[in-house]
Amino acid sequence: MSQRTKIKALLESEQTNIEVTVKGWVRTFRNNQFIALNDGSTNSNIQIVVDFENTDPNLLKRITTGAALSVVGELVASLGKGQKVEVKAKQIEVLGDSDPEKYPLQPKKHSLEFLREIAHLRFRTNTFGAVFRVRNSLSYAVHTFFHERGFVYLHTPIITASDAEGAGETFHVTNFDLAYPPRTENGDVDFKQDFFGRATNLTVSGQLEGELGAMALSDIYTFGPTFRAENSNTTRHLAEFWMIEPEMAFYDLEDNMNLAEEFLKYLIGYVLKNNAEDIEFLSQRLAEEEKQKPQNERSETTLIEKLQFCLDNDFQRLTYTEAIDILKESTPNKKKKFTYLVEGWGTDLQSEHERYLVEKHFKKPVILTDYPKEIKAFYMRQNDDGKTVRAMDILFPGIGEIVGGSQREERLEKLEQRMTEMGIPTEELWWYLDTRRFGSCPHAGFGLGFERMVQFVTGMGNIRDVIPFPRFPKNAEF
RNA sequence: UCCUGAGUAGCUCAGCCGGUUAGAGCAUCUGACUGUUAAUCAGAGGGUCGCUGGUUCGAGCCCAGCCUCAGGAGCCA
Repeated sequence: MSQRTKIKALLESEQTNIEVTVKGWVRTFRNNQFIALNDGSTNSNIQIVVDFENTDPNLLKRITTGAALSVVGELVASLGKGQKVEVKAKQIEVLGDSDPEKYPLQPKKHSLEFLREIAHLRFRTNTFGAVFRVRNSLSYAVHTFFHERGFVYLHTPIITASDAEGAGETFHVTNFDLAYPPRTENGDVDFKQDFFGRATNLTVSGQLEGELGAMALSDIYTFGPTFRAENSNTTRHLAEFWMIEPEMAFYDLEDNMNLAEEFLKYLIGYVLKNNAEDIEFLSQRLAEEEKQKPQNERSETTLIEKLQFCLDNDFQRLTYTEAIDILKESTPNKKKKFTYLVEGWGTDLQSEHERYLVEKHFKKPVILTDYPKEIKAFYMRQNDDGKTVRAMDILFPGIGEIVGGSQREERLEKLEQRMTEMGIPTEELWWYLDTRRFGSCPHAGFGLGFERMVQFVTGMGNIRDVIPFPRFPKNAEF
């Protein structure tokens, strides 16, 4: 197979009047003369100019939208205005035909809903090409951020036996014949005979295992798939999603917040610098989408401006209690515009409240800390007031909660007492409690929903459009 | 899971008060044109009106159930 130059390199080439080989897929073929060819290396296409008068008409007919081509030709300065360089074709080979009557992607705008139905082909559109190049870049940035800081990438298990984390409904893992599972004398399914000798499920979080790593390696992070069997039908939830969970020994909540804020800014800055063309495209796409909305719902700031704003400003930090006070005194609360009115201390914040704080009151990312212990997980460190825990949630405009974290309860007695109160079996988590029995120390960590971060950076409204093959209720196609 | 809205050509949609042969734009195909940038111009083909049942002389339209999709809510990341 002869070497070919990727389109990104050709478009950036300083040299012209050189022979090149280019391969890719046809986006459009205009005037029997101009092929817009794309190979995914960049959002831009290269224009191939065909000398149609001296080309076999049967070959011309096979140059259709979606067809894969190999072109040998001369890279020249373009005569047209839309591009700097183009390739004057000397030899065109159709590597793979694409029947235009059947190929679902037409040279026109498609709705995101329609493209979701053909997720196997949507990579071939400008929008999804950009989204998945940015997603790739972000995941690379996750690793560089932590590696630059001496964190150890720890692979936590996908299959676990602990159902005790309380992070949501789990998917069961079994190799039983589901029609005839072995049963015990009293008719229950006998998991002792199952593959692992016990009931198992897909992980809902790598945190507990991550803590085990941190209690020896100091700073670790996980980055892998996570599964929730919740019947969630929203633009912010998936049944299978990727989560990043750093866990740091000798960190308190303050250190934890500092790291999280630095991390989010690093990711945004990385993409602005390294994916400028794709972000620019996505920014324009979003601006056009905004134009379709009624004027009062439109956002005046562009995607790039929003990202830059996040980089340039400190996140607003305040306690849950302070947030409740602000919400109580807020205009929508007094005028009873909220669906859920804020009256007392102790209830969880609704989406509308989070959105008010982030988008209306502070107009920037917000970190909320010290939530009531009743609405948070068992492992969070209890404050001296006996009412709150050292939790922190980072709220982003348009996304809501993007990070959830806490300083962990390192005191064995306090932890066991809380687990008992919340009905979490201490025997089952004996291995977790061992870290508190042997050399316990203050530590903290957080979880970042990777897709929510990709959503924020790309400006895509639906989380199903930022993961290549989304898994959600009633859908596991592809 | 709940609330609201939607499902009509490949795509995006229109379809009046229930009435004859269900329309448009784009896409596709054919022809013309040939330095185009969502090319342009002319013509053609293309429909199980989501599914099942009901009301009616007659249903794309009314009723019931179901399925799917979108937006919002809950759960959360």
